[in-house]
Amino acid sequence: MREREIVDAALRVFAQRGYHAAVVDEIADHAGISKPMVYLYLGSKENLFVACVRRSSQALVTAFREAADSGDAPELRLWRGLSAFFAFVAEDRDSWVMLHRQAPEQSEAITAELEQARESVMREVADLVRRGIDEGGADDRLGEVDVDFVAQALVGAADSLTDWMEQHPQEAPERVALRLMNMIWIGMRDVLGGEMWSPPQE
Amino acid sequence: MREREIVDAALRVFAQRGYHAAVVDEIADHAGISKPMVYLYLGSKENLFVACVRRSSQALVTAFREAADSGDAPELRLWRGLSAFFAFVAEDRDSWVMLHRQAPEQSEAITAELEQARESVMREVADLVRRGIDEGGADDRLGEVDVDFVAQALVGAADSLTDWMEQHPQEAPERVALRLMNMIWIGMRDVLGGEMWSPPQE
DNA sequence: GACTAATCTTACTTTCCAGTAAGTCTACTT
DNA sequence: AAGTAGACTTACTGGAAAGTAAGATTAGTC
Repeated sequence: MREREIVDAALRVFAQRGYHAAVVDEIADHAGISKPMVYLYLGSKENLFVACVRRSSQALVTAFREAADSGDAPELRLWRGLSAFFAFVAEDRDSWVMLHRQAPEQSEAITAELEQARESVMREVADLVRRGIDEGGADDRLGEVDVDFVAQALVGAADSLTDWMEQHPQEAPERVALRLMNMIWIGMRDVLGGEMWSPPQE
Repeated sequence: MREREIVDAALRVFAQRGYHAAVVDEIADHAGISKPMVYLYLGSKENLFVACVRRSSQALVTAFREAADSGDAPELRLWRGLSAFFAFVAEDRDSWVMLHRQAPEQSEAITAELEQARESVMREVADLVRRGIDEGGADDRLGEVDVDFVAQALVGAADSLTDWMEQHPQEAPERVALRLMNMIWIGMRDVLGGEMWSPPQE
C-alpha cells in the first residue's frame, strides 16, 4: 500500500534529519515517487509527520500493553512491559528517535498526539505500581500523589536508559528491565516498609 | 551589557516558540533593538541559540556542582545536588525548557554543547553513586557498568520528574529530591545487600 | 558649529522549500 | 485505433524569514 510506503520513508528521513531539516522531496525519493504523490496521499508535511508519530506511538504503546497484560502479579507484569519497551527501542530505533528526540519540539497537533501516548503508558504503569503496593499488604503509606511520582520516575528512567542500552548492545532488553526493576521496585517496597533516608538535622 | 540583554530576550522567545518558530525580528523586539544589532553581536541565529544553551547549561551544571560539593557523605551530597537541580528548574523554567525540550532536536553544534553538559553532570552523579557504594562497605557487587546504569536512571528520573513537579507546585525542591533519594538510594543499597527481584522460572 | 566615530534602523536581497497547476504516460475499454 | 481514467512527473509559484547594504541618528571632540 502506497501510504504505508510513504510513511516508512518519512520515518527514516525524519528520524535522521529532524522535522525541519527533512525535505519532502527527499522523502519522496526514498519512497521512489515524486513530491506531489506525497501530497496526494498525506495532504501536508505536518500531517505526514503526525502520521509517523501516530503509527510509532501506537506500536510502542501496544507492545507495552500486550506484554504487561497477563493475569500475573503486578511486578511481573511491569517487568514484562518494561522488557517489551526496551525490546521495541532496540529493534525499531527510528521510531524511538522520532518519539523521543524529534517530536517533542513540534506543533500543537504533534505534542498532543505524543502526550496522549505517554499519558496512556503512564496510567498503565501507575496502575501496576498501585496494585503492587496494595498486594504487598503494607497499609497504603503511599497515596495517589506518591504513585504518580513513582510512575513518573520509572518512565523517565526507562526513557533515559535507552541511551545506556545503546552503549551496551550486548545487554538483552529483559536484563535491562530487570536491572531497573531491582533499582526501583525494591526501593519502593522498602520505603513502604518504613525504611527511609533523610538528611541529618542541622 | 548588550549581548546579555539579547541572550535574555532570545532565551524567552526560544523557550516559548522553539528554534524554528522563533523569528529573529521578534527576539530583537524583545531586546528593544532591531535585527541587525542581533547579527552584529551574535553573528547568526544558530550562534545565538548556542549562546543561550551554553549559558543555561553552565548555570545548571554550576548550581548542581556547587550544591554537591561539600565534604559530607555521598548520599547527602547527592541529595543537595538534586535539590539544587529541582530548585533551578522551578526557578528558571525558560532555561529548563530550552535545555530539555528545544535543544535536543537541533544541529551538531547544539547537540554537542548539550551532550557535554549532561555528561558532566552524569559523571558527577556516577562518582557520588560509586562513593556511596564503597562507603556502604558492601564488597563491590556493582561494577562500573552498574554504576553507570544507576547514574543514567537517576538522571533520567530527575529529568522526567520536572514534569511531575510542575503539577505539584506546593512541593518544595528538597522534598522532591528526598522522594527520589528514597526511591533510588534505598533500592540500590538493598540490592547491594543481596536483596533481589527476579522473574519466576518457567 | 563643523567633523567623525559609534550605534542603530530602514528597506532590501537571497535562499529555500512547501505546496500546486498543468500536462504526460500507461493500461485498459469498446 | 481512438477514447478515457488513474497514476505520476515536471516545472512552477508564493511566501517566509535569514542575513546585509546603505544610510540615519546620536554623542562626543576640536
